[in-house]
This record gives sequence, structure tokens and C-alpha cells, in this order.
Amino acid sequence: MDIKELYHTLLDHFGYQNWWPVDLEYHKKHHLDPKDEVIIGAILTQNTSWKNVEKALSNLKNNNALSLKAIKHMDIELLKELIRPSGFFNRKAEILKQISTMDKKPSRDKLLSIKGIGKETADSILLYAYHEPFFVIDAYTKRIIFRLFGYEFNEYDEYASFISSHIEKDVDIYKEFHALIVAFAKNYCKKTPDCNRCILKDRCLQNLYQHKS
DNA sequence: CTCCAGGAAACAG
DNA sequence: CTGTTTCATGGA
Repeated sequence: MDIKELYHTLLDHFGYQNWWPVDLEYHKKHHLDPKDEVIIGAILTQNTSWKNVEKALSNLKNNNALSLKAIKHMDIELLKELIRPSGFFNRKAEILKQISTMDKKPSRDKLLSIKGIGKETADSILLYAYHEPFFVIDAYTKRIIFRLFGYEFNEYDEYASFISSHIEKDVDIYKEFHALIVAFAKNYCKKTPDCNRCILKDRCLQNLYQHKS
């Protein structure tokens, strides 16, 4: 199995994940930039389940604060209270305050210069908010590359290169593939994997030498 | 390398 | 039901 086959198999099984489904009508009505919601979500979801992020986003929405401009001028203690359900609220409030001061499109290095934004979050913002072809590498991606293909790298960028060099450089594919990897890792390739019911068990390196016909 | 930031959901027993 | 682990991580 190669990377492309993995992508298509996951897409066939899970379907399009439709990540960051921004309500364009809502944004237009309230004069909001859809990018802001994606950026805010990318920060709030650091090591946090999306369900909890939704609560925080809902709080921001109800307080008319679902924009970087609003966050920029908001009392930071209020901001902390609104995003509290997403956890790590002290740190995340600081990150949001910092990123809210940059109006134009930030470069990757600019994002990385913000304390609290690492490569994964930076790439997530560039890919899902600015639609630039940066592949997002997370713990799931590393785990799956190791289990399925047997590769283990030391650097983030080596994982990104590994994926990028085996699939077209296409923003939509990058977006979908990352989301599909998350779906696969949560449903089958968990920390303690569900190999018995796994959709890829016959093509996984973990089982190639086991022959448990 | 380990540990911590924090709250809610999922999970194990 | 009560503990424990995990989560769309990053920095000290």
C-alpha cells in the first residue's frame, strides 16, 4: 500500500469529513471574516477535543466576539472566561491576543514566532484558513505512518516531506487527507489499536508477519 | 528527556 | 457508578 492508496481507501470508507464548515451566511450577516473562526478554532483545539472547542466558540459567538478584531479589543479576563471550556484558557487567551494583532496574512515563520503556536498549529492555520498547501502532521499521522509503513522520523518536517512527496500538492487533498487520518486513528488505529475490525488490517505492516488466517 | 498548562468527554472496571 | 485516560499541543 502506498500513500495515495491510503488516502483513497480512507476517503471511500469515511467520506468527505467537511472540516471547518464555516457558516458563510452568518459571517456575512455579522461582517465577520471566515478565516478568523478557523484561526481561533485551530488555537482552541490544541490538545483538546473538538466538542469542548465548540462550546468555547459558541460562547464567543454569543458575545459577538468571533473575530480577531473583537478579541484584540476585549478584556483578556473576559476572553479567558469565554474560552474556558476548551481548556488551557490562560495560555490560549494569550495566543489569541497575540495573533489578533497581526492583520495581514502571516507567514509560517511569523506564526511560529508566536509563543504557543508550533508547527502543527501554524500549518493548520495556513492550510485550513489561508488554503495554502502545508500538510498538517499530528500525533495520529506519526502513529499511522509508523504502524502502516514502518517509518519513524525525528523531525516534524520529515513526516511532512514523506507525505508530500507521495501525493499531489493539492490544498483540497491536504485538507481532506489530514481529516481522514484523524478519523481513521480515532476509530481504528487508536493508542491501543483495534486491529481485528480495522479496515486496513490486511495491508498493515503490523499484521503482515502474523498470518493469523 | 520529563513535566506542566485545565477542562470536559470518553473510557475502563 | 467512580477513577483514569485522552484530547484537531507547545514550551519550559
